[in-house]
Parts: sequence; C-alpha cells; structure tokens
Amino acid sequence: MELSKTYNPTEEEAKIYELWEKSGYFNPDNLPDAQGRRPYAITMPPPNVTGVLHVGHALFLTIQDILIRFERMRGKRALWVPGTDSAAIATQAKVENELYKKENKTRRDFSREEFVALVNDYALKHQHIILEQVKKMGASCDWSRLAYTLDEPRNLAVATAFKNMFEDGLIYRGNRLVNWDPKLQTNVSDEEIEWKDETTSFYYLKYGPFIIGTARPETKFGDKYVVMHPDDKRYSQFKHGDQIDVEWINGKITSTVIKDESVDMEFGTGVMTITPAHDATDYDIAKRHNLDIEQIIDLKGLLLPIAGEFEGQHIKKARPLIIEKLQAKGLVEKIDDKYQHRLATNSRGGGIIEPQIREQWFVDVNKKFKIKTGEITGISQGEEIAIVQILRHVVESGQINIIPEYHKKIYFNQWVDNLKDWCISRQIVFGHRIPVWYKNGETYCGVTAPEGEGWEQDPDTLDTWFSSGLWTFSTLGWPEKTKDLVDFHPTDVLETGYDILFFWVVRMILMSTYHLGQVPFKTVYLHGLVRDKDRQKMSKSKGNIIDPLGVIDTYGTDALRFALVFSTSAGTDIPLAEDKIKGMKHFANKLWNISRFILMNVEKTDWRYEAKTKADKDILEKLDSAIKKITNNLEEFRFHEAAQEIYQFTWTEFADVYVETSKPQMQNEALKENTQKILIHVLINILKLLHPFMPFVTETIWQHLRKQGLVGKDDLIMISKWNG
RNA sequence: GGUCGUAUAGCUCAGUUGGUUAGAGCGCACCGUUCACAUCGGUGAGGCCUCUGGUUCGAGUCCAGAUACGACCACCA
Repeated sequence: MELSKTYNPTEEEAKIYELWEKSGYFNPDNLPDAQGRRPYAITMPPPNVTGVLHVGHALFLTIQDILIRFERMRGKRALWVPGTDSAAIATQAKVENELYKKENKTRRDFSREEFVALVNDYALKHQHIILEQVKKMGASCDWSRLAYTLDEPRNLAVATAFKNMFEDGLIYRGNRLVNWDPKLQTNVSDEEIEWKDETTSFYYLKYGPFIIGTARPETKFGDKYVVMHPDDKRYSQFKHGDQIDVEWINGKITSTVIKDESVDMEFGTGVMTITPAHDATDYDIAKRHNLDIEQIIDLKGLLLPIAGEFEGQHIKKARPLIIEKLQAKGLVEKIDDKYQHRLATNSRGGGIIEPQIREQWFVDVNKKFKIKTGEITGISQGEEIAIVQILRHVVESGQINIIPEYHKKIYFNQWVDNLKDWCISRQIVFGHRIPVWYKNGETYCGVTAPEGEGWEQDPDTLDTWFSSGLWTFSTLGWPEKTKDLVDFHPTDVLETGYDILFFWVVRMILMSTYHLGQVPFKTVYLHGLVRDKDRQKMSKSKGNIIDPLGVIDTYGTDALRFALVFSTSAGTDIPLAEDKIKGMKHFANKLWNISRFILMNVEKTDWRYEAKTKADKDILEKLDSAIKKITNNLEEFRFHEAAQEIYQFTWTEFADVYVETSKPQMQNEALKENTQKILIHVLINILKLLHPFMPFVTETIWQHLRKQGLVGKDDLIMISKWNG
C-alpha cells in the first residue's frame, strides 16, 4: 500500500486506540504469559467527573502512560487503574447553581434522596465525557477495572475504613472552630480555602481606656475580654484579670484584661478584643485562658440576639450601621480606608468563610494505635504508634521515595511536622455519608445501619480526601483480600502534581499504612504545573489556556505528549507553547517519512546483519548507546532526557546521517541487502523506544511494517519486547 | 513570619554522580531541493553558565555569602 506523504494523526489515532482496546491487553491479565510476569501498578489520580480535560490531565496521563507502556514492554504485568472522582463539593455546587438558574430551586426543595440522585445523574452523565477525553490521550489503562469514588465497592471500603478507625479511637467527634461557608452551608477544609487580597477599612475604636483595632466591627458585640502582650510596657499598669467597665456598642459592659503572648505588639495599638466563636486566633486565646465563648453570628451570616437592635441583620449590611452608631457615641477614634488583608473564600464555590464552632468528626493523628501487620520495615506488628510517626518513618526510611528529592523537605517541614487533627466531616449531602447512627443518646458505628427502629444516621458526609486516601487499595478490592490486592499492592508509582502532595499523598500514606500496614506506593513522582510560554499560570481570565483537545485536533496526540515531556524535569513547571507542539508534529512526520523511505526500499528480510562499513558500525553503536541511555533515563524518571535522546538519535544520527549514507550503499550490490537489514533493524528499535512517548504514530507504522512482513511475531508494538 | 526552589543562547528550557570543543526546541542569516520528507536538507551567527569568595589537578555542576525572581505553608485582630 502506498503511504501518504504526510502523517495524518487524526485519521489514524481513533482506529489505533480501538485496535488496542480490542486486543484486551490494557488488562494485564490478558497479556501473554500474564501469570509469569512481575506485577507493576499505578493508580490513576481520578479526574473530576464533572470536569473537562485540561493540560494538567494531559500531562499526568502522558507521564503515567509512558511508565505503563515502558513496563509492559519490559515484560511486567502492567496495570493502570483508571477512575473518576465525585469531587463532592464542586459537583454539588454545580448542580445547585444549575437548579437555581434553570428552575429557581434550591436543594431544600428536594428530599435528601432526590437531591443526591440528581447530583449522581449529573456526575455520571459527565463521567462519559471525561473518559472519552482520557482515551483520546492514548491512555492504556484497564477499563475493566474502572473505579468511581461513589460506586458500591468504594462505598464499602469507605464505611469499613471509618468503622475500623472509629473502633480504634482514631476518629472522634468534637466541637471545633471550622471554616464555615454560609453560602453552601458547609464546613470547608483549610486546604480548600482560597485567599483573596482585599482592601478594606480598618477601624480604631475606643474601648474604655484602650484603643482597639478591628476590620470586623460587626463581630464585636460580645467582646468582654481585652488582650495585650504581657511584656507591653504601654499597658503595664493593667494586670491580668483586672475588670474594667466599658461603654460599648449596646451600653455598658464589664471587660476583663487578658495577657497573652500571641498578641503582636507592633500591630495596631497592641491591644485587641476577641471574638472566640468566629476567629481562630481568638479561639486559641480563649481556650488557653478558659474564657467564655459566645456565638455572635448564625450559620446563615445573620446577627444573633446579642447584637440587640441589629439582631437578624446580615453582617455585611449591618457593618455600616454599626459604625454609624459607634460614631454617634463618639467611640470611633479613626478609620484607615486602605487596609490590605486577605479574605478567606471557599475555592469550591466562592462563599466567604465565616469561622464557626461546630461539632465535627476528626481523625486523631497523634493517638497511638496497634499496627495490624508488620510489612513496614522498622515497625513491627502490634507496635503502638501514631499516624504522624508513621508518616515520618516511611519517608525517612526510604520506603517511600519522593522525586524530586527536595520535595521530601517540604513533606516534612510543611506537613508532617505541623500536622493537625484532620477534620473529615462536611455538611453537604453529596458524598459518602458518615456511617454513624444515633438513638436516644446511643451511638452506633457500622458498615450498615443498625437493626431496630428509631435510629437516625448522622447527616454529614465525609471529606473527599477520606475516600481518596483509600484509593490505591479501594480500587483493588479492599476490604476483600482479593488477588488484585495481593498482587498489585503496594503500587509502584504515584504520579501527581506537586500542588496536591499534601492534599492527597499524605492522606494515602496515612490510610494505607493504618489499614493495611503497607505503604501505598514505593515512589512518588511529582510533576510541575503546566504554564504558558511566559511562565504564567493558565487561566480562563488571562485567556492563555491551551486546550489539549484543540491541540490534538490540530497536531495530534503524539505531538502534544512529546511536547509535554520534552523539556521538563521533575517538579519544575512546564512552559508549553504551541510552537513546541508544532515542532513535535514535524518530528512525528519525520519519523513517518523515514519509515516511508524504508518501506519503499526494503523487501522482506531476515534478521542477520553485520557492520560492513564505518557508517554501519557507527549507527549500530549509537543505537546501542541510545537504548541504554533511554532505558536508564526512564528507570530514573528522567522523561525529558529520554525524549531528547530519542529525538536526537532519530533525526540527526539516523535520518540525517545513516539514511543518507544508505542511499549510495544500496546502489552497491555487495552492501545492498545488509544495508536494508540495518535500516529495518534501527527503525524497529526507534519505534519501540519511541512507543511509550508517541504511541499512535509508532503503532501505525508498526502495522504497516507488519503488512510487509518486516516485523516478527508481535501483533502490536504495544506488547513487543523492549530491547534495553 | 516559616519553608523551599530558580538564575545557562534573542525566547522557553535541558545539562544524572564535578572530567574533552556547554546542548535542544523555536527564532535569526545565507545556500539548496523534480531524490522519504518544504512539516525538508546543508552551512552559520549567537553563551564572563547572575555576582563575590571558597573546596579541588579540574566547578555550569559542590560549599558560603550577595542580588533578583518565583512557589508553598501560616496568617495579624
């Protein structure tokens, strides 16, 4: 068959993916001699079900697919488990927005069950879209093992995990100050908060003999403690515990002097009043000195009766009115209108965070428990140990390796050393419901509802990261001790962006070491963020988004994949410009034309060749050296170096030098056949080396070689043998 | 405030353990092409590897300091 002059990726890619899927080899159990192969596993970070493929997905899919294809060709039983994430808060928020816009309804117009069903429908409808896009990237994952964070097996895993931790006393319920989102009526984790810069007014108010500063006068009604640093000489005449009568917003109150070292003497006047129920620092001070804690603002952001005449007003509207009143009473010293500060908002829905004290569920990271199995080196079975100690141990001892190396420091300094109890409850309805039931003051925790009448299930759901933390083993069938679990866990590599090292990686280590007594993975490879050519973050508002789907249509998946790994090392951000992708399309085309030339000039051949000329010797030596370098680079996760090596070798050494030399050599009858054999030998090896990076074009060419009888027994390059 | 990172060609970036003439993509200049490929070929210009000091026979690479950027975490009433 005559090959076209240019390689046309869009024509070939869909066909090739179908060919792979039909072969069944994405499922490692179907690989030739499957049980004789060593298992190798990667769990895919599940993309958001409601999401659309972006360059971040494109990058991680490329890197993981490179690893999986490489190891599959090296004879491993390579399993890549795909999945999707319910992304609870984000998904529920989207559905709520849509309901409000289209039908002017809120979630309270539905029963809990109806609403959850609506959200689930929405999620599953979108799942199809993102999965098709994952396939477009060429991902060779095992679709027969597809997992969804809210499907039955995962529900069982989550409930079991909760129950085990509950029974060990690692999960407890308590009142804590949480990040409350009045808009979505839920608690938000620290990590989900997005800080926004804001210029606002800062008020200096007369509070008895003091001037206090505040940006939030609407919280000040109940302030009956005035706090200053014990070393602050300006206020040395006041003693801790002194009582002072103060004329305040709604009349006279008695205020108590508190001396606390957390007060910054440099800031404002060095004196502040506290609102423990609505501020984290104030809450800590109140706890330290055992002070009264009084709620001022309700869960909807409305003022409570303590506000007197302002009761029932929304905080935002009340603020100017309160200032007006304070001014009328002569209590406003001055107002600074250019006060810069940062406002906490919910990144998953945009509400402004209002700290509130709520009863929540927590995982205790410092409480010791007996570890169940002894598979972690250095920790014996039955040893009493706390989560935070395990987290430190497994990375310190090298049982989990983090690439790039310097991220280990971040892991310790910023996370493990500062780990606080993890608040796992959320007040949304879409997600895994807390498996706890109550009846007349009795509490029951179990995988299923307790027998008997009158039990009421806890209304809260679990933080998304609770189920995500189980991901490496819940996707393999845990809590059943399945063959998959035995064969594939611990998994080999966890590949993700450094931006969620702490969200996710830490929780996975926590869950896996606790529930299985195993590390979840041996290596964590952290890639950088994809940025535009000016190193700017890609965002819709900047208009600098590169849409991977559009790129695929124009340049092909292979070009995108190669461009993404071509000049980047672990952990550093990746500037991606369209020019680069275009260049990689040229490379795919170059390879196509090299193949075309060889197909035109080479007949069926056997495999024996020898180095007859200097050019023969050079190219064969350089091929050997390239194979060694590329194999080593892939083993060490240096994808960019492997990519650059194969690019150089193919274009410079092979196309520009040897293919040119081969032309006169093939005119010489004494050299002709041997040269043909070398051409085909080198081409086959290039295709194999390049396959993990550019799977489509290499498979397409492979199929043409097959038709001419130029490759041996392997149907697909995907399962051909790596020569390294 | 705490932690970490980066600085190499016009632009964007590679450069594994210190070891010949420091590389790539894009861009640029000139020449060429009915030949597998113009999505091409050939030739070429362009680098005190941020600065200062140190270790070493030898430093882009290791150490200390300076300068400039960047990221993350915490968060100030």
